[in-house]
Amino acid sequence: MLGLSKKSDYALLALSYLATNGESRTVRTKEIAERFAIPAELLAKVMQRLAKMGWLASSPGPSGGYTLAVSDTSITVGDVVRAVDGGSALTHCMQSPEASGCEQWANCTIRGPLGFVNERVQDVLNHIPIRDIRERATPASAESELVKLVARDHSAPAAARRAGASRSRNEGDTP
Amino acid sequence: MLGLSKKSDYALLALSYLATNGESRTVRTKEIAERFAIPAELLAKVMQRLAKMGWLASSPGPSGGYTLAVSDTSITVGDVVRAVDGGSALTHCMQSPEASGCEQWANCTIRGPLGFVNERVQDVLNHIPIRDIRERATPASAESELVKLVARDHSAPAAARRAGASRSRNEGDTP
DNA sequence: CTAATGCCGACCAACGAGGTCGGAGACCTG
DNA sequence: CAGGTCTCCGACCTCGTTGGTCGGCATTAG
Ligand code: FES
Ligand code: FES
Repeated sequence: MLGLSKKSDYALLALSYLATNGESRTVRTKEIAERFAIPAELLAKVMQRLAKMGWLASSPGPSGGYTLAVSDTSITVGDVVRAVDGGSALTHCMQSPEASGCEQWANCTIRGPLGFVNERVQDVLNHIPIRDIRERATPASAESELVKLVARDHSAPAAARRAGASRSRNEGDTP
Repeated sequence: MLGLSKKSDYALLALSYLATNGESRTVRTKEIAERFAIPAELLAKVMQRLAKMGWLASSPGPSGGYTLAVSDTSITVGDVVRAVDGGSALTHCMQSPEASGCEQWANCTIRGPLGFVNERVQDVLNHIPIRDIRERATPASAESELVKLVARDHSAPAAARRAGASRSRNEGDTP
């Protein structure tokens, strides 16, 4: 349905909460869960994945919890979605270079243009750090960031994911 | 997973095929289905929805089929996704004004910023007409600012392609 | 030690996507 | 004009993924 899953939603929620309210304090999962009225166990699972990704520091035991381990500007919603939701591509074909298994690959005529659209969407997602996902104040900051994104050229950080649609010239591909 | 469904994929495929190869000819569903190796019945359902939306004209009986009923620049991929896939919002909360039923509405702190992100994504999708979803990315029209955005990143191949892509029909497409 | 917290795996339910079926109407053949 | 066949059309069903739950184990403050 072209919508990110609830897990991504919860992850964004928790990360924004940690970035706002967890300066150097350990925040328990239950606290976040009760704060946002979401199932605690599911959020726990999401938190685990975030911790495994290296973005959260965990401390077990009583008075334990999670702490944001990285800067709130180094993670973007694209990263979060990709980590917690497993990929963030418009179609399965352009998820990985050629591990698609898409039967329409040979005949597909929309792969190229759709790849461009996908790249645009990914760019939008990859340029919103979680710092901008906050209370819904900060309209100036977020807006300026996005305006810069839309209006100006973006250079390096988008080179991470290399869209496999680079060469669309070959007629006879080798499966 | 933040991916459009296969139905949307098929719809885009069929629409691009109709816009390219169905100038004023009735094209059968089976033709498109065999052309792209997709299940005919499922594509039939997609076609029905497209027809119901007013974008295709249907004629039953032998030598019947579908014809593109509107200009190929008046439908965007956003419209297609929204019609065939049922909404194209990042979260269910921002699908309709208040028919969300999202329990986190009261406490959600990311609704505002995420709405902005959603708007960006929708903008991307709403500015790509199906005319631009064709054999290759040849934004000959170059009317919308988004097409310019798309063309910027890959400006060299696009410019090279644009030289001889003014009115070229399908070339070398007979498997 | 005990209690509270994170960590991990398996498990289940529900919804939607993907796929399939038989029917109704219109063209073509004779 | 009647039958056959080809096409759309709508309802139906199956299956995979997502969302959600449970119990058990390791770890650490008090
Ligand atoms: S649909 Fe998979 S390659 Fe186009
Ligand atoms: S998650 Fe529904 S309003 Fe934010």
